[in-house]
Amino acid sequence: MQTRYEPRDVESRIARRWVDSGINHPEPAGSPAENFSIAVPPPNVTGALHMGHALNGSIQDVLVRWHRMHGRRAKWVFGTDHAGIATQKQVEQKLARAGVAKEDLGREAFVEEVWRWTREHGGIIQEQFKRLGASLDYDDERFTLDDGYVRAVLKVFVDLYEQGLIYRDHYMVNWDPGLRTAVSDLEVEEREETDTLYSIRYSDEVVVATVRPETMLGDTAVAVHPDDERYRHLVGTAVMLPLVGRELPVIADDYVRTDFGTGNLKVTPGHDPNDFEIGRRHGLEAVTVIGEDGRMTAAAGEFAGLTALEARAAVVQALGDRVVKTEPYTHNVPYSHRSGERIEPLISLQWFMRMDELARPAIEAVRDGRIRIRPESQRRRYVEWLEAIRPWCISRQLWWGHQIPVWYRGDEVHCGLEPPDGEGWERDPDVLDTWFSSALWPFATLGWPQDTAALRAFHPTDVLSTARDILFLWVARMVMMGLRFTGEVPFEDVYVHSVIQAPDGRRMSKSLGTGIDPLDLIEQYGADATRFGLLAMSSTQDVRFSEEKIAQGAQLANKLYNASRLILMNADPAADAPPATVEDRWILSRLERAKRDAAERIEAFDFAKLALGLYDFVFGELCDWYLEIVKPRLYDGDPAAHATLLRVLEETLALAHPVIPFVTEELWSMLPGERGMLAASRMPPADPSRVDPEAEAALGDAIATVRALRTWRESVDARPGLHIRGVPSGAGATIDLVAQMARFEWAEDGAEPVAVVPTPLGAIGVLATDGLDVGAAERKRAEERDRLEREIARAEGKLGNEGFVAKAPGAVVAAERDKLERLRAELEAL
RNA sequence: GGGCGCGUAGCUCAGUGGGAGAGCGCUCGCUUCACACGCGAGAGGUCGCUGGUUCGAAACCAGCCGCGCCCACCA
Repeated sequence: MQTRYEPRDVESRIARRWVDSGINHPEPAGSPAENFSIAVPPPNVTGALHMGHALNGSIQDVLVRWHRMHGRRAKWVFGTDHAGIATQKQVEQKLARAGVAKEDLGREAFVEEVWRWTREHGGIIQEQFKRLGASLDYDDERFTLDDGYVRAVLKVFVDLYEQGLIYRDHYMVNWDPGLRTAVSDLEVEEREETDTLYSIRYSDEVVVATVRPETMLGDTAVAVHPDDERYRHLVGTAVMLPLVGRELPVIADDYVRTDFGTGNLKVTPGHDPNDFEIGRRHGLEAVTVIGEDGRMTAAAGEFAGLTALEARAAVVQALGDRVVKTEPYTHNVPYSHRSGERIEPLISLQWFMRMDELARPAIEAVRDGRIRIRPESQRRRYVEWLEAIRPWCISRQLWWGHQIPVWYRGDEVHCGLEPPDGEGWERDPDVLDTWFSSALWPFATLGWPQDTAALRAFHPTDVLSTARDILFLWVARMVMMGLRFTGEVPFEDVYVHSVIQAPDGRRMSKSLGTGIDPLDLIEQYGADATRFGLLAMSSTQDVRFSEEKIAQGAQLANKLYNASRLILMNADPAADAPPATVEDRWILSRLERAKRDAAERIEAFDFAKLALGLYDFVFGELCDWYLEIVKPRLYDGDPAAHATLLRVLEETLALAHPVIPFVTEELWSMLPGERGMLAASRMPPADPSRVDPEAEAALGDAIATVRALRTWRESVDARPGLHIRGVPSGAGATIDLVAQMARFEWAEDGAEPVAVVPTPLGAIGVLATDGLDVGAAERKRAEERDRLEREIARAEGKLGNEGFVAKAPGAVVAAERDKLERLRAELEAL
């Protein structure tokens, strides 16, 4: 057996065993209450595993493995998302490299091409999740464009249409001129930019200000505030729009601010969301001067055909001295999240979904605790967003996706799961926003709208784990759709995890070149280490990636491996004896606390403490102390030591398995006796009878004593191998293990100590020993006296403070008194 | 403009009312018969600043400085 754990040798073999064993694919039986289920946030079908997947995959896998090991049927639904815009864009780019436009192929051939592409790239992320150790149900994979899933999506559309929640309207939308499609409000990001603010004189009395002079070609009014004395006389009159020659009525509207610019607002209902609203209020015509291609339309007259930006310069030039002022102006500009293009607000015929009626029960479900969102800050975000929700533009001008189930013939409209009978019907060419179909994920993946066994067994799911960037896009919409169509919440806990940033604090992104590939980490450190590191980094707030944490995970795996080697190479598998010594009782008690801590941390979704707590137990208690203390008994064949070691090892492997499944599974297979896979085993139950405060106190003192003696040794430059003769001030159960660990030898009392070391177990006298420099010991004694005197003065000061004695809790004061006494005794001993 | 969060050791982060912590890095020592991805011992911190509450503040409150994120239709 090699002395170092090599994940590469182990992980692929173990991963295959798990998948082949069928444990990831539970029978659809039992009730959702007794089962445990999670629907994975579906990655894009052509995507590759990134840091977010790796972290969230680790989190979910911990939960799935934990609950499976507690005897629950655990189903982690696997699947991918067709990701309309993203996938279509990839294929368009591929075609463009071959000089082909999608229009050349036509819709049907293009969609077939996208299918080919998804089949080609679709299996990648599944293999990557397997490498991470994710125990997803790979045997029951879903895709948001599967036949069954499509039926669910169309049914939802038709039902909502019939219920009047989905409607078609000419309305101002966020138009992405790059992708040539509308996008929803959530797909728009604002960027701060400095542009030029132009003041343009429309008449002697009317001067308007705008950063987009080209839109003036579409002006249909000038507005002033109704209370603005300066312009009251103008209301009801008209001004002539320069360049165009259209008469603009001067209207009064509350929206106008009197303290901005001149207090005259140009109104362009066709190209500004605010102006659109004003236009609706006042019955103004909306003139579209910028088209869906981002170029000026025929309505722009002589400027037709120019891009909006070109038109801006041309309009400014044509206006000549009517431009009375230019000044730099910093404002927010909308950009498309998807393409990075500047959003062009324009009026378009689109499908919308009314959300207020759906939002109310979704708010209620969180308010009354049927859904718990943590952390609390995300719960608030969720509620506040839903309370202010607006209609959702659900149609996209794409080819890849769920085509809207609506057909037109003249003025006739047919919405249904099947095409209408008769000739001459034409189907709406648009597809649905990808998030429309994702919103059905937790139940559509289980077979809804059919009443399937899977749905009865696993819905509602238990946990939804995600990053906060899709809380609105996805999570809130799942709740709304779930409640509307299944009558149940789709999940009970929403855990919003941190975002792992690049080490320099920037966002991890491929385009910035700041991304770190989790597969590289798995390659270098192993999947266990990667999982451990990501979990240890995780938190409820953003954290910077630190490779050291991954390395820490590799050390834990290696440590467990070597500790297991020590035990398995020396312990008698047949040993069967109860704990015999204080250290046996101590390690069992500490293990019990580690088990309790782990359970609490899972319960609290505190994965960082879960991982680091395991590390602390394995290093700080099991290996650094128990294994070192027990070694002589291990080598001597002490049955109690052997039995305790095997018991502790077995339970530690089980406890650590959800976090570091590979190494624990591998070591489990080396334990004596016939046993199945650890992944399919039961978590050792809590055993409160093992908690032993006396043993913990005794070992706590012993450990502190060993440390004091070691520190003393270092301070006098004693050789590490030198066994120093000493005299303890008393005999306790731990005094011999103290000698062993500190390399002391207890001598008969009587000789005069050359030095005294104060410890929690009393003063320990040091006798003259060959190779020990007593002069150094003497200097050390003086330093120690200084330290004790300082601490005593501090404690005395505190206890001399009347306020402290009178107002602090009794236990705190008593503890301070005890400490003072102990310090005085130590000083006395010196 | 509104809201949320953060500022603790060189780095990444725990700690949220009673003696400043972890991992990594650094220094010194160790071929201790599981592990040098190891073992042992150390150095290193006016806990962003200023006030306040309290017997006691890194923690609670207020203000300020710095950083980040989210939401928002003001030309």
